[in-house]
Amino acid sequence: MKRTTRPSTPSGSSRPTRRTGGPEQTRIVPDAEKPSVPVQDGQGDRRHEILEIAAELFAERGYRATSIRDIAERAGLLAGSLYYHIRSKEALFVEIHNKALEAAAKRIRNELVGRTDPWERLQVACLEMLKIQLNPGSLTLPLMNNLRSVPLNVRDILIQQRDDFEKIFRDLVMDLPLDGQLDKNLYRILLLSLLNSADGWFREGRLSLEDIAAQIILIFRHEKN
Amino acid sequence: MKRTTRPSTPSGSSRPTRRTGGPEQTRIVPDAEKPSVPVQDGQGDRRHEILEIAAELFAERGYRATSIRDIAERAGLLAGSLYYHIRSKEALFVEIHNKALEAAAKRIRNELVGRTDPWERLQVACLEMLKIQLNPGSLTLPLMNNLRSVPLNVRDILIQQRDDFEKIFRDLVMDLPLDGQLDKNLYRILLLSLLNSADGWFREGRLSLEDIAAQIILIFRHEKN
DNA sequence: CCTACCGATCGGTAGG
DNA sequence: CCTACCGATCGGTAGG
Repeated sequence: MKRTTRPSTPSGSSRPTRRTGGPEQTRIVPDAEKPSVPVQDGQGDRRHEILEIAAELFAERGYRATSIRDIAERAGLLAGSLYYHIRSKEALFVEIHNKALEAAAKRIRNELVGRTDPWERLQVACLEMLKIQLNPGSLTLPLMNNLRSVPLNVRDILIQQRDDFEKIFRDLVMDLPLDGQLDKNLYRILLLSLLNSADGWFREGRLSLEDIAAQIILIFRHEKN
Repeated sequence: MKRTTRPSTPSGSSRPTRRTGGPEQTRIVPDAEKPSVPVQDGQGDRRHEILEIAAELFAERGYRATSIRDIAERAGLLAGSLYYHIRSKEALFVEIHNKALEAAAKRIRNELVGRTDPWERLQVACLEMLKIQLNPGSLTLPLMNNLRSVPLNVRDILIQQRDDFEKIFRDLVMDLPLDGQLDKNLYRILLLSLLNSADGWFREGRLSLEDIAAQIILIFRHEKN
């Protein structure tokens, strides 16, 4: 997928093909005018592809270290052309972040169905969260940390998006028969912080993700009385 | 301390003073030639001041988001002039990071003297670590996380510096009469990860840092048998 | 420590 | 989606 050479002139005699890998893609929505102000969708295919590419890069390098040109290159087009698909770098990031949270929430809720034991529920949620954090491929990008590299105005939006997501864990912790000495709020925050920063501390080793999730519950499990 | 206006000509008729705040600093080491290749010290005062300013900025914004011009401005000089004191942005960061770790280690070890109960020792270490992480002022900067915004070559150096620091906690955990089910390695990593990301999750509120440290120990305390 | 730069790169735009 | 730019900013250097 990576593209290092650049095409020269668009209508010259020696124009190299842009997407060398697969079959030449037929143009979708060929005569659509640039929807510069409203949200651009319609040719969801290409756009979604770009979102995934951008998500991966943001996850790897953080917001600031990922340039619009990096994203464009991986997508097989030039920097300027990206702006047919996105409004701005910030808007792109916000959208990705939001989609990632939604996808993560869906995955976790999916793991929860049919389980009733509160500690088991917490454990599967933790495990799923770890899997999400440590899988750099999909749109469920593992960078929900690292807000520091994000511009302040964007940061506020992200934090709000996140608060919604954290409700899942709020409920999970609420249902725990937890030792009365423990502050449930802090408890949840600490647990989430651990999970969110997983790609900062995880090392491939003897312990599987299942083992790690079990260990985390072992640590965090303090029964009432 | 913040400086927004810039001096015009150095020997013109209308030269504004640069350091408007305190008394005009007398030049130390006035005729020293630029030590461009070797390490610059000698006028440790000014240099130390610059290190602290840079530390604060790096802690607030991360490596990439902090420009050499930001640092220079806060220090009351121009970007180019900084290079009389530092070799490069990367070298500056590495030095700060190292000094921060050393200072942090010293503070923690200091809290440990005279204490023998292993859980109490762990708790005071946690508390001190929290204080360090949440104090943006001093050279013990709270950015030991956030490696993602740091260039790869620098990252390797930082990780190595950190490994040394973590030995303190390795020993602390070693001495714990810990439940045999728990993996001491993971246990230490999780605890450190929590402490290191404190400025990501801490919110001013009902709980003091002492309370939080106590809660953390409450969570992590699992006695053998 | 300043002046006066450098080449590189950034996010973004006009116009097709 | 490309060409051809823009102004801003970056880390860093020469020479004083």
